[in-house]
Amino acid sequence: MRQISSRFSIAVHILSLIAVNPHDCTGDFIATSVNTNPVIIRRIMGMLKKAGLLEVRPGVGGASLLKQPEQITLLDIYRAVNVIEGDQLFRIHEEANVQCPVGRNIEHVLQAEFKAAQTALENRLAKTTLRQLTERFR
Amino acid sequence: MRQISSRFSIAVHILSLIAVNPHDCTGDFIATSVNTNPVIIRRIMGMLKKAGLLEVRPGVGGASLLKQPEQITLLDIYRAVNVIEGDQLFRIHEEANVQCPVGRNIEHVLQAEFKAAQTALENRLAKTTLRQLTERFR
DNA sequence: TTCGTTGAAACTAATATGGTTACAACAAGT
DNA sequence: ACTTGTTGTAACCATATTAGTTTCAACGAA
Repeated sequence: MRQISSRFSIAVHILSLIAVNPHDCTGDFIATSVNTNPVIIRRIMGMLKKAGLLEVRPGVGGASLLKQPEQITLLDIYRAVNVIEGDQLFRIHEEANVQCPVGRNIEHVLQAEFKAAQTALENRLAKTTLRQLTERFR
Repeated sequence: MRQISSRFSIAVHILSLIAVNPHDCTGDFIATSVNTNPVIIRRIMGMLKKAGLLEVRPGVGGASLLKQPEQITLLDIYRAVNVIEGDQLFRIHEEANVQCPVGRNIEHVLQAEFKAAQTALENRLAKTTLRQLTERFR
C-alpha cells in the first residue's frame, strides 16, 4: 500500500527545528538538516504557513512559530500537510449495484466504520504536542 | 494525500457477499454487485485466499469463508489487502543530518508516535467483525 | 547594488492504482 | 470427448501522487 507521505514527518522536522532554534532557520538550513532539496522544504513550509502554524520573513529569510509549541499537536501538522478531499483516510468504491442488498448498503455501513477508525488515529495524534517532541531532542 | 486503497472496501464487500450468500458467489457475480471488472475481484480474492480468509473452488466456481463471520475482523481484512513493507502506515524521511540534534533523533522519536497512532487505528478496526456488518444488510 | 533568500512554475522519474484484454488450466454436464 | 463457465495470471494502459530538480522573479537588508 501507499504510505502516508513523508511530507508529514518532514513538517514535524521543520517545526521542531524552528521551535528549538527560533533564529536563523532559513529554508536552506532546514534542508541541510532534513537532507533534501530546499524547494521541498519551501513547499511544505508554504503549507504550514497556510495552516497558520508559522510565518516566514521574505527576503531576509527565517521563520517563526505562530503558536506556542505546547499548542501545536501532531494532528495540526498532519492536517496542514495532508490535504485530502473530505479528509477521508479510507477510500470506498463507488457505484455499487443497488439491486443487491450488500451493494445497496455497503457504502453507508463502511462510512461509519472507517470514520471511527480514522478518528481513533486522529485522537492519538492530537495527544502529542510539539513541545513534548522537542523535549526529546537532547 | 493518497487515500487507503479501495481494495479494502471491495474486500469487505466480497466477504460480506459470501457470508450472506454462501452459494453461487462466483467472481463474475461479485463483480456485478461491486460494479467493477471481474479481474479486480479475482485479484483481491487471491489476497484474501492467501491470508487464509476464504477458499475458492476452481473450475466450477464459487467461494466460501474459512472462518466464521464473527471471527473475521476488519483488521484481518485490512491486513490481507494492504500489503505494505513493515506494516508502517506512516512514512518517515530517511537519512536526516546526524550533525543536527533534531536530525539525529527525529526518526526514533517519530517512530514511536506514528506507531501509537497506527495502533489506535488498528485497534478500532479489530473491534468490528464481519458478522456485525452483515447484520446491517437488511 | 549586491547578496542571500523566498515563492512559484515547469519539468522529470518512479511508483501505486484501477482497469482492460487475453489466455491457459480446471471441473462439471452433456 | 467436447463444450461451457469459471479461476488464475500475465501483460498492458492511463492516471495520479510523490519526491526531486532546475529556473527565475520578487524581496529585504547591508
